[in-house]
Amino acid sequence: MNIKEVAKLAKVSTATVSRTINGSDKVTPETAERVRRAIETLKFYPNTYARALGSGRSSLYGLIISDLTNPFFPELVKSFEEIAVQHGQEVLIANTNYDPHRMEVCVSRMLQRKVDGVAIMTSEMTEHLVEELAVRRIPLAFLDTAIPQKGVSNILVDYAVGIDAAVEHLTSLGHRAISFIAGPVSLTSARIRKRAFIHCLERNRIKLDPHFMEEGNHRTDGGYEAMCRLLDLKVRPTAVLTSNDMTAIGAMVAISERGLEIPKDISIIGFDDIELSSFTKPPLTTVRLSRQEIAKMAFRALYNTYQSGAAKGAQYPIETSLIVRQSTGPKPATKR
Amino acid sequence: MNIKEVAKLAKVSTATVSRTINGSDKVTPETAERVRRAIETLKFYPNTYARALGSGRSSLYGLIISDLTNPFFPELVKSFEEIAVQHGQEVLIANTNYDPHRMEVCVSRMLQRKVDGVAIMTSEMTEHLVEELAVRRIPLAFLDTAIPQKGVSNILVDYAVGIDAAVEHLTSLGHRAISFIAGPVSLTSARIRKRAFIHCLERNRIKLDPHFMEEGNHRTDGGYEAMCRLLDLKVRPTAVLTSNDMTAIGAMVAISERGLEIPKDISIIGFDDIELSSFTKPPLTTVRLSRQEIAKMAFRALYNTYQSGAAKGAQYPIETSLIVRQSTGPKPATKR
DNA sequence: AATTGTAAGCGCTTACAATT
DNA sequence: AATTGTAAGCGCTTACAATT
Repeated sequence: MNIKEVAKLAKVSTATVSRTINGSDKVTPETAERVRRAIETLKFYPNTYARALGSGRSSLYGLIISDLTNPFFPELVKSFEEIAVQHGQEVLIANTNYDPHRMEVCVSRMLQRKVDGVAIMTSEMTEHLVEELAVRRIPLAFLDTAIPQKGVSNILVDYAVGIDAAVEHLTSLGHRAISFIAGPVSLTSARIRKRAFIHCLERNRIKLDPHFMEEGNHRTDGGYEAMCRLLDLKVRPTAVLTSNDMTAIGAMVAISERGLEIPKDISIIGFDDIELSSFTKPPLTTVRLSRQEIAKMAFRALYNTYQSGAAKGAQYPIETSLIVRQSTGPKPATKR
Repeated sequence: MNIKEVAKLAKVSTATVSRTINGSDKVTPETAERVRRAIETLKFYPNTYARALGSGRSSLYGLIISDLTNPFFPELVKSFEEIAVQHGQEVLIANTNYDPHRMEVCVSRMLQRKVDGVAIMTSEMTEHLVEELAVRRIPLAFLDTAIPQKGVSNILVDYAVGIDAAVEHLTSLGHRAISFIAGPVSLTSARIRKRAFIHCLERNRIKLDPHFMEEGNHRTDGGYEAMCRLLDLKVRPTAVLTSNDMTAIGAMVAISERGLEIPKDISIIGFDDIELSSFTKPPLTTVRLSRQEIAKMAFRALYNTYQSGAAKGAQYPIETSLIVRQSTGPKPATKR
């Protein structure tokens, strides 16, 4: 089944069939209708590979992430794919597994499939691999880690807004002894979040007790253990911010186990707003970083750049915002 | 950059370059080496579309799932992709979002990309769409829902083994009052799990109190609410099996909130063994359904069928097994 | 017999030509 | 001027022919 048979049935040339499929305006409605009927009758699906070869565009975008089993990514991938399909594009997904070596394989896969753009939502990227893509004028979109330039866009997350709101929320509730459980220092995004928190305290002129800075691993067990250490302090924090929701969920378990109540005895705020966060007990107050928004921006960045012939990339800002649920409350009256 | 330039640099014909790339044995090692050096020098990446068009095989497999944000799927997708890439294939992922209508779009995407096979890991499949694929002799692999036939394989999960082990584990601990929190009846896989539980009790001659059959939604909130209803019963179960781990996690929250201890007061067992399960407090005893295993089998089914020229499909069995952690213990001594 | 080359073919797109 | 058709071209693969 190919375009020739459609052409024969519709009594037109293959060019006209092609034009109809691609929505060209130089086909009379009647001809187009005849072609469409032929396509319908024959259940014809145009061969993407021939199209790609003929036109030079693959209608495929690459999406490089760290690890699909990290709850941050599925929603991002799903949204990206949804938008892409709406625009008649497909998505090639690649996991780096946090391993810069695997990045090499990812890029090679992208190159072989001649992607029309790559969204790099991870930080395991080396200079020379970026070069390999840039040389071929493939539009690129990074998350937080790039400076916009020809063909290269950057999604810039404004962590400060959300973290500011979180800290302000806590101070307005009377909290001063605020702790932060960071993510693994090896993760760029975790380092950025931590830095944003420290800056925020400085701006708000709140003294940061070094004992209150803990480190987790962005998983529940890391959050649990870090929280245990905080609870063992002679002077405990009355509120805890965490680098992601999984950490907060682990911390909540530690708090309950000690027989303490959230938020009566201690307040806790997560980061990301994963789906699970509204289903914890109590529902988690958290800083939302919309994965849909990231996906939308990344796609738009690539799509725009591609359409305009690899013009110069841009900065795409994304806000973070505080979602107040029930894990935060007034600072406990009694000094503990 | 194309195969011609490589051929020129290596001083061979394009056919020889092609043969080298595809690992044909009719190229002398010296020639092959020369070609490889030329490829290296020119940083040549063969055009997948031209390859697909020339050879008639796309090296692409379709993977249809319900929803990437359902924690059951990411691990499956990741494993499937990993295996595929190891075999030099790519993966086209499509979400149905539990909507049979979107299945239509998924299938059309698969058809346009001329996939070499489709793994359908969801039950939103209609007869006529299967037909559309079957007519084109595209190998198919289903999860639980198909009868093997020409070109169609089925991954058959043996739920009974794991659920039997779970029930046996509980009875050996003295439990008789065993409850089950099912998934949504609309989900085929949830219905199968529930049925397996009922059969298992029958086989073990344990009376099933109809009040002990609850229904959740495969999310934590559903598990939480179902568990609340169970705790409100005059005669409570001493042990609870759930249709998936998220349900169990929700149920655990409900139990803790009532001031009850797991497993001292009540035992709980999940299903799936998602990553989170080892990080709950206490770690969750659960029935493992290996997503890696499913991915491996599905890929193998498609790969085998394709290689053997769409021969008849087969049944691929997958075991479930009980992972004992710390959420199960002896039946409480006192009658409550 | 083993290795290499020639050239047609895969199924589209699209510049240009032809037709109305 | 608007619509349609012709045919070359995209970059591979592979049957068959040619060469060693």
